[in-house]
Amino acid sequence: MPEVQSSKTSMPDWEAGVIELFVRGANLVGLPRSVGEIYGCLFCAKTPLSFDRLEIRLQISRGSISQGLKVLRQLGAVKVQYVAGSRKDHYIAELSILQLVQGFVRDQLVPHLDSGSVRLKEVETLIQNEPDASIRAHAKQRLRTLLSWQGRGQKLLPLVMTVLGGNKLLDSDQGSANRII
Amino acid sequence: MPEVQSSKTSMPDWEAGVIELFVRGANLVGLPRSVGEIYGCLFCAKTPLSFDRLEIRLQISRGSISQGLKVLRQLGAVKVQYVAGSRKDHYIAELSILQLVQGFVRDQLVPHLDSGSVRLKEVETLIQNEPDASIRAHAKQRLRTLLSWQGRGQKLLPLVMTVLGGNKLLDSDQGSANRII
DNA sequence: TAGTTTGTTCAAGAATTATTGAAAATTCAA
DNA sequence: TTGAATTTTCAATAATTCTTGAACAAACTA
Repeated sequence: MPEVQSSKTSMPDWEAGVIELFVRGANLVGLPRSVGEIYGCLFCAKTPLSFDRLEIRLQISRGSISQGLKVLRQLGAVKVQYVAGSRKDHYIAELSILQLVQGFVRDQLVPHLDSGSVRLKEVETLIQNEPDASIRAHAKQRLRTLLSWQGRGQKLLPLVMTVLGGNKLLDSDQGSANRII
Repeated sequence: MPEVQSSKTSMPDWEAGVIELFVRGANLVGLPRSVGEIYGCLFCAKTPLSFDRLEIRLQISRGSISQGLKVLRQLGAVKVQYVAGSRKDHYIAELSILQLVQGFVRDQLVPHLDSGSVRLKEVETLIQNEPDASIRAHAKQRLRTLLSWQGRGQKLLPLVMTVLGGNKLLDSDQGSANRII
């Protein structure tokens, strides 16, 4: 007897492999498996896929598809594409890594960093209330460390975007002008 | 009646605030709350803290402390420090952002990327089995996209490390030699 | 408008992950 | 050794997060 896993609408092995990669990737950035599956499926597809094609290919519930697509649209990881002669929405995967990372940074990272930034200012105030002067001095020192971390992060982000982006420049090394920005 | 939350071993507000920041940070990188709490507590401490001091300050179970410290030691985010006249281990927080990120990259990121890399090679093989030549060509195109993403990532990592690291170079802009590496 | 197709929402259940604490292991001192 | 102090392990429980699918809403068509 050969393989197991052969439901009606089975899927090429290479596609299952790619989807698995995206499931892991989703997991790595804190998104649910279903989101990875949907993106992976669209990534592999040769043509735009409709809602119900996704449901059939992936064998997951309508609810998951709907929510997953919502997240992916929001991130800019999928786009709706009009398909002539069909009332249904059809989706395609965004293939630009820059777009994908930008969406993630905008929706997941920046809000966290911003609220962290607010909290850090509050901590700064709270430290004033520390009665023990020696502990207060120590706390201020730690605060400086946190602020320096914040500064590093803020330097880093645009740099990352630049490297992921256009990228005519910076081929490897050699040439004298490995400038950034 | 003033505040609630005043158990015997209460904690300065600024420290609670800093710990909250680290709990969020832990969450962001996929680590449990308890790990963030422990690191945050050590980060704020003026002197090395023993196992049971952590237990008392944070009011979490021995099991969580033990496992949390294990993770943090493994990441290189805390160090054991010998304290004269005590049998207990004492811990201090690693304050170098470079060390912290390196630990994270080494323990969490690289293993994922490596196994992804292996999987990607397998996918490359599986694509050969695709019978339909036109789909096979399409699959190869997608594979190239994935490989290019991988390449970008590999370029990026050392760059990030450099920016987080030593950093005499690259003050802001201005000077003509904003070289990296 | 009535009926059909398409997509969303959300409460309940399933699955996963984190925490607890008692028991076991380890380490040191006498 | 024996016993006390310290830490780890791990099975049970708690908490959180994900998925499902039925009911609902929206949009079209005839």
